[in-house]
Amino acid sequence: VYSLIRKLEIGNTLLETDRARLEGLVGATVRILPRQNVVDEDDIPGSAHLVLDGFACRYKVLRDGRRAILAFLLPGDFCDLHLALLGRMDHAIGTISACTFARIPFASIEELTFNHPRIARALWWSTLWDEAIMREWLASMGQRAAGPQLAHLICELFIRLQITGNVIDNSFAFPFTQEELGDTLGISSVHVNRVLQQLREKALIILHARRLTILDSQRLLKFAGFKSSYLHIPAQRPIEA
Amino acid sequence: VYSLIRKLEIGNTLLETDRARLEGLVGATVRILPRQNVVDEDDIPGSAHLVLDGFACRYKVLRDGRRAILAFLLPGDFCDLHLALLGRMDHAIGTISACTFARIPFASIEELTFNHPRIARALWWSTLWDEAIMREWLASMGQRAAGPQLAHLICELFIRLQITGNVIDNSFAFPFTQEELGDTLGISSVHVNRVLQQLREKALIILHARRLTILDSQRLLKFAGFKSSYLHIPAQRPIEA
DNA sequence: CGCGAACTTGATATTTGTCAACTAAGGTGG
DNA sequence: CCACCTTAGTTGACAAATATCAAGTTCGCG
Repeated sequence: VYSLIRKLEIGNTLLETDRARLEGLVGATVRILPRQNVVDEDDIPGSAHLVLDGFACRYKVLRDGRRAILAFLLPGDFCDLHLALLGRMDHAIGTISACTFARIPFASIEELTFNHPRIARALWWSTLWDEAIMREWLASMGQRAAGPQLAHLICELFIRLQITGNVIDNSFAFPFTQEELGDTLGISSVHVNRVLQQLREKALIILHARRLTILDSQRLLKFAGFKSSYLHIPAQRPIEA
Repeated sequence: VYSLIRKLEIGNTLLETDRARLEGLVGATVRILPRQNVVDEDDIPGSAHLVLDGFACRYKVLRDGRRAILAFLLPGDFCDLHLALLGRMDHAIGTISACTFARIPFASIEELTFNHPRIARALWWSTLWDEAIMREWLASMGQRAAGPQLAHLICELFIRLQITGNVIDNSFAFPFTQEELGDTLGISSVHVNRVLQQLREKALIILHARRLTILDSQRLLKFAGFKSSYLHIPAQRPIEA
């Protein structure tokens, strides 16, 4: 939950008691293998899932079998907080790598929401944060060529993982297959491969053994056309060099 | 505001008093010409905007000048409710056609939110509804070819406008230029033109004088691969034929 | 009636997809 | 620890979708 707290504190002021209450939320935890379904489309689960460890994703499967990955869920991200109001999943949740989730009954969330407005606000904020990221993905997918689009995704993961302390020496876990990246960017896995070669040739990144290292963050950010403002991180934070 | 109320009642139960309170929200109203900016990126406005009449959009402009339209804002939609928490716009709002907006001070919204949980819940629900639509756009943009993608957009507008009573005889206002559609779908305006021809040739739609008529909704839905479940409309409603 | 914006059309260039073959990597049972 | 086997990654040739450019044409409006 430290990841969650660090994320929430980007846009919210939490007191010690709030933090304690958030930590208290985590009761049952589930371990799920890579490339497994966690929640299916049309499900009506009784509890929300919070990623504690590992990478998961939101996705939809279209009629013709094509899959669209809509978001990556990193440590500290909620998978299905919106269910508290929408009632039914309109997409599925699956793991990328092996993941640990906290299962948090909606009842506990509602209790928090009613009695602790500061926490309620922070949780609502986090869904709006997810929404801001999705807006950027939508713009990226529509307007950027495949190369910059992939670079942009890498920059975003870098910053998000940095927030939760999952980056060491400009390098972080990158457990995605090229097919998963393709389903994310809306391009074929073959093209993902070629675009990755490009980034390597330009000496922007190293990707090896499911770990990605950023070699030249300045040039990568520039190539991606990345402006971090959509992440709503206050200026004083020492992120993005 | 009737549009807003009809939309909220898709997923929320409102009492007569709630409806009255929502109607009471609308004080100052603004009229804005077509293709005008309403709110700029990085703005920190003091009041939210609710579309009363006309079509507006969210958009981002990338470094190279390309524009991505992220959402269409129809009567009953809020433009910037999320600002109450995120604080700063990460995208701009502009009009498509001439629009009338209600300006609603964040103070009033916070008051409602604190003292009237049913309304708070309904407003939160509406931001989650917007999010569900955005997820579908993201999937559509990534996985559908241009033709089905445009058809899908038309289906969605049809249903959304039907909810607020803006559809007459399978036809509705369609004030978009082909360039705006291109910025929405992530394709060039020339290609939008060709794809529109296709839909006309297949006798699926008529588009004339900024008004769109659906000729064969069954075939259009099928061509688009449209499944309305993402809109979270309860089954008993007589929408989608 | 004329002017500018939006739409239409054709020719051509680019990007990306598909198919197919091949190579490399990781995990498992012997 | 190795051989095998499956999955992921790589490469090239070719096809399809879409972009770009340029030249009309139509439409709406003053």
